[in-house]
Amino acid sequence: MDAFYASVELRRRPELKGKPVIVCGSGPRAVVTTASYEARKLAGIHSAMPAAVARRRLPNAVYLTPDFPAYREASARVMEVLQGNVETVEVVGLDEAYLDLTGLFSPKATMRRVAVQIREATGLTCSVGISESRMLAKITSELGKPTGLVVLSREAALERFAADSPGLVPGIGPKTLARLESIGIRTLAELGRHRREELEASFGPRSGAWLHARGRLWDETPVVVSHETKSVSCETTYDTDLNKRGEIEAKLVGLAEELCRRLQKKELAGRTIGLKVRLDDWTNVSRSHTLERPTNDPEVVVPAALELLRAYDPQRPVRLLGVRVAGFEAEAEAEPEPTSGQLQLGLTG
DNA sequence: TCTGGGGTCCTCAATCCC
DNA sequence: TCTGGGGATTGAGGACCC
Repeated sequence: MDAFYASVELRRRPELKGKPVIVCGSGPRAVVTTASYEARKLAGIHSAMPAAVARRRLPNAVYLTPDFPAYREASARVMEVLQGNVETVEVVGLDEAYLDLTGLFSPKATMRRVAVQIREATGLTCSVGISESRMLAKITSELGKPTGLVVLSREAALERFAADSPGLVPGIGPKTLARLESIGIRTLAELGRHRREELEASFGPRSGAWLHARGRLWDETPVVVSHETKSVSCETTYDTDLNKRGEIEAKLVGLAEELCRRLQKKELAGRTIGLKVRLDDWTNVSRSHTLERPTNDPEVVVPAALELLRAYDPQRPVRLLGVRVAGFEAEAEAEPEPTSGQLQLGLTG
């Protein structure tokens, strides 16, 4: 979906049309969640940018705090349209989905129709990329943003992106780019030409093989309809750092209780309790402990989290606290069903 | 007035057990 | 009895994505 949160806001506030709209939290440490295309063009505002920076660059933009219930509602209507048209739909977050179009007579015509239906049902626009794999569909969908529909073969993509940064591949971020550069790889074509053994030596067998495949834009990741939840967490960055032990512990208790409420609502119980602490100097520390039996009971999770905190005993002001539960019991039903096929589509935002 | 929150997956090391 | 390989599990840390 195109600038999804901002577009949902514009839909109910038509008077803001044409103005730069920025959705972000209100606190001193908030970051930008979504910027409308006007805001992106005017001042290079992008998501994950500190809201303070955005406000400095674009003081006259319209700043809105996120309304997640509204976004979830809009998202559900979008996904309904997709599921009404295509059997295999993999939902990724609120504003992105992959559709397996294998076997359709005309994928392009189908997706034109889907885009029209989404606009009719929600008033929102999307961008569509059609290609031979999940990864290529995503890359392709970026080409048409906003509102575009682009079809691109792997062969055409190899040619088109040969001189581009390997960073265009989803999963290759700044850290990996720097490591690639350190061994002389600056373009996708260079990555594609690199010997697999050498990549495996530098990045380990799994990541090396993965990079080797991506360098040739090769991807066999299936489109899966459902994802099994692996962990649930609850974390908060505080407007001002926490210094006092008692205060830190009280916050942690609150987080653990909130986490248990969410787990109970989802009917999940896990064996591994995790603590996350971010200090004022941005060091991240995590500690975890695995229990004998799965739990979502605050009478168990709260003391476990407190024990992890006391054992770690932070020696600097605390910026963020988080609690996590993982290691859920495998559920007999509702296992994700991998699907096969090479013709796939990304609908992304 | 620098850097959110909710996730997934990977690596590496230690440990246990066969 | 000594030794080592290898799988499974746990725990810490980090990269990346929406």
